[in-house]
Amino acid sequence: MSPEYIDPIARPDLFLGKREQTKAQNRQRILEAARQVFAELGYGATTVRDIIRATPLASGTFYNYFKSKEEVFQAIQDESALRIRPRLHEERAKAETIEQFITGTFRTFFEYVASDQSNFHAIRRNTDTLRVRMDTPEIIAGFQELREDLEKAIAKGLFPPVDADYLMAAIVGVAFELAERMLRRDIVDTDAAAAFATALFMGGVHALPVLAPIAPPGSGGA
Amino acid sequence: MSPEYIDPIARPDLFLGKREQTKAQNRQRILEAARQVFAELGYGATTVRDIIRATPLASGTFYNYFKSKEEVFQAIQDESALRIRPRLHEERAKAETIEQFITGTFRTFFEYVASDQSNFHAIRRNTDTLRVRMDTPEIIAGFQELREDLEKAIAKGLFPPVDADYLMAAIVGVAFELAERMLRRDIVDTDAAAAFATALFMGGVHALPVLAPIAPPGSGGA
DNA sequence: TCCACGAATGACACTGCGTCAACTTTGCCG
DNA sequence: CGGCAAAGTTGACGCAGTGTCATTCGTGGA
Repeated sequence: MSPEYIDPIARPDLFLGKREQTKAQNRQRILEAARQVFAELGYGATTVRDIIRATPLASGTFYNYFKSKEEVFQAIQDESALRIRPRLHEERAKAETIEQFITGTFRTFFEYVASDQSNFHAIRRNTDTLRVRMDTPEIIAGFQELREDLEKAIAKGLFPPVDADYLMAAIVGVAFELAERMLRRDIVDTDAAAAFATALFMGGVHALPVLAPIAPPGSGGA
Repeated sequence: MSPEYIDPIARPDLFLGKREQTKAQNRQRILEAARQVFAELGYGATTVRDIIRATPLASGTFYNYFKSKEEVFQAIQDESALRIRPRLHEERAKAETIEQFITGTFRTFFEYVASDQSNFHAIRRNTDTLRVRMDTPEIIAGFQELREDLEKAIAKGLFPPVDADYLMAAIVGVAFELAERMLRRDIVDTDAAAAFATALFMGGVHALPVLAPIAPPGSGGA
């Protein structure tokens, strides 16, 4: 048998020691169990023990990987943020008009949210009426990046010289709140949500998409 | 001594039985203690026992008044919502233009938030990076009322016939997120925040207040 | 083959939870 | 005023979750 080239990225198990493999596997097991339990019980109601029980591991093992349920939650959040942040940044970097900047941001965000319901729902939907949002380092960095992108766009003359901090906050607020409503609707229409948000930022209330005078129930209304 | 008229509202202690008085007092004691403890430790980190300890009462007594810390939190929130909701509604009811509707809403909200920092801070600022928002019945009713006011305004021809649900969500998102940023600034300028939000909704990004080209540090920039 | 070290285990001491039987206070009646 | 029923308060208790750590296990190097 001649030795063939094997991609170490595709088959890490052949190159990592058994120890490393188990460690990576355990971490994933915990995160996966946590996602399930958070989704089922809500963040507030789940205990570290609930997560452990959803796992074949012993309680002590959990603490080899995470200090608390907060840390698990943060890891889950960071995973999401890490996935979406580059896409958002790229979208905005290549924008040549305000509209492209805004629409690229909202479209990308809403599409991600819709594709990631397991995470996003588990994250924002919580027991009863209690909603939890964790601004992890990665997420804060994402906000910061939006602000910097806005400042760059202002410097380029793309945007008028407005308060970038407040504008960032407004974009974040609309993005999260609209995402919430969007997910609650029967048909999740990311385009409609993105169109709404973009129109608002481009021209205010007067520019928003207009609904049909008497909309039949369930009409998209974009 | 001739019997004099005494206003029962001003001196409820003279008209309520001792039982009723103690009950009202205990409830207030618990809420006050909870406000302090939430502010100090953050919502996530405080325990029912922490609240009880900040009170002269026994643990069993706490449970005569509230089922859990969630319920205490909800009561605190509802108190706030109950105070601000009529003001917001009134402001919008008397609006004769879109601008009055929007600016009245934001101005009232930001002014309330600034005046109520003890509550609002304790509520939104939490341990580490974990932020908690509880949509209590009273708060949800407030959102609903905003949506209805929007629909009424649309019916009156004040607003174009847009998606009232999304517009409500956008207003709520901007209000909460801007409030957060506003409170973090050195000088809390409710007018500037309201002006920013109003301009955004009236004309989008292009209508936002423009900052001085090279702003000296600390300039309000409204 | 052996053994040293890192990782997994689960029993343990501790803290918070919500309950409830015993006690205290209030308001009412004769 | 004394006595009593109902309402409210108390804190000890059983139970569940927390994080730790001495012990055990298994991998990987010699």
